[in-house]
Amino acid sequence: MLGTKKMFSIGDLSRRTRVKVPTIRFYEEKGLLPRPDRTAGNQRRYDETALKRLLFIRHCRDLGLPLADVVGLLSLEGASGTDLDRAHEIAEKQLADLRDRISRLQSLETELTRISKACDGKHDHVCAVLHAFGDHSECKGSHSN
Amino acid sequence: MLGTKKMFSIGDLSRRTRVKVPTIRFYEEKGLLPRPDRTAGNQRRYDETALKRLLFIRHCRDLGLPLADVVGLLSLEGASGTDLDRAHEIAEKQLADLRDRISRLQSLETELTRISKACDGKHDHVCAVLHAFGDHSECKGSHSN
DNA sequence: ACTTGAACCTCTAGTAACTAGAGGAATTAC
DNA sequence: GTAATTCCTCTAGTTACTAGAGGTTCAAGT
Ligand SMILES: [Zn+2]
Ligand SMILES: [Zn+2]
Ligand SMILES: [Zn+2]
Ligand SMILES: [Zn+2]
Repeated sequence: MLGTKKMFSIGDLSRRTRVKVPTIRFYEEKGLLPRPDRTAGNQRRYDETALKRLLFIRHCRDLGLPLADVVGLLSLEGASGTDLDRAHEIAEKQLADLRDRISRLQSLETELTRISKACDGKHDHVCAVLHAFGDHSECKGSHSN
Repeated sequence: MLGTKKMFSIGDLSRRTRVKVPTIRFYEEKGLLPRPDRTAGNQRRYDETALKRLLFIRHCRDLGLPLADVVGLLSLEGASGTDLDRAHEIAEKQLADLRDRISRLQSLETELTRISKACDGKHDHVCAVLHAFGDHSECKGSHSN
């Protein structure tokens, strides 16, 4: 039993991680996953390490991290001391980003709610919703960018 | 003074709408703006109608509408009767979409807040933040997709 | 009229993070 | 042995722009 690790095909890995097959190849190309061993027929075969790494990536993505930050976190594997502060930075940045996006979407929600309710639905001549889409003067906030 | 409308260069239009010059060309290519008249030297010259149309597009984009929906709204210019219901549909859809995104971002915020606070910052050996990024088992919700 | 500098032109390629499809080879199950 | 499934590479498409190269036109000043 020496050297006989469990090996997975790309499809196995996909099922276990719910990451689609082309996405796994994409991650390899982008350097997030190391190039795996191949069979004699050139098909990829992965081990447990790759599985764990892909699960890590998947979870980070689910948390909304951009791939660049996932790369940053992956590079901290085995790090110690102040190098690990980088993980905190990434988390804080993502959190700040998230809060910013939420508050922006909330002001959009305010505006769209108003716009949606602007029209009585009697479309004799014009639609107040359509008009409101083009008219910023009734908006409360600036909601640009 | 017959036929002498005020005309704008693409730069003028850009300044008045705060839409960048390459973006204006892009909108033209995508059919959101009609091809304008040109000078003898092939430069674009716009009129008030184009200005208004671009302001409309800009505001819709600021409200988060995808270009496809902006196209849909633009096509309602001059429409009447039940055709205008389409504007309501677009508004409702965008609102639903927005609310969905907000609630998703909010659950991400919950998880990231927890993850951020997981580590005491003493990085003797490991970082709990780094660990938490890879571990879904501590998460409250599913937060996938 | 001439010159200069800003603004304009087209075209290509790059961004983020995949996804889809073509055309063909390998693997697995029966 | 053969058929179904999975795999391979490569290209291109998605969204909504943005950046740059290389060249032309316009507007203002002299
Ligand atoms: Zn209406
Ligand atoms: Zn507005
Ligand atoms: Zn830490
Ligand atoms: Zn999780």
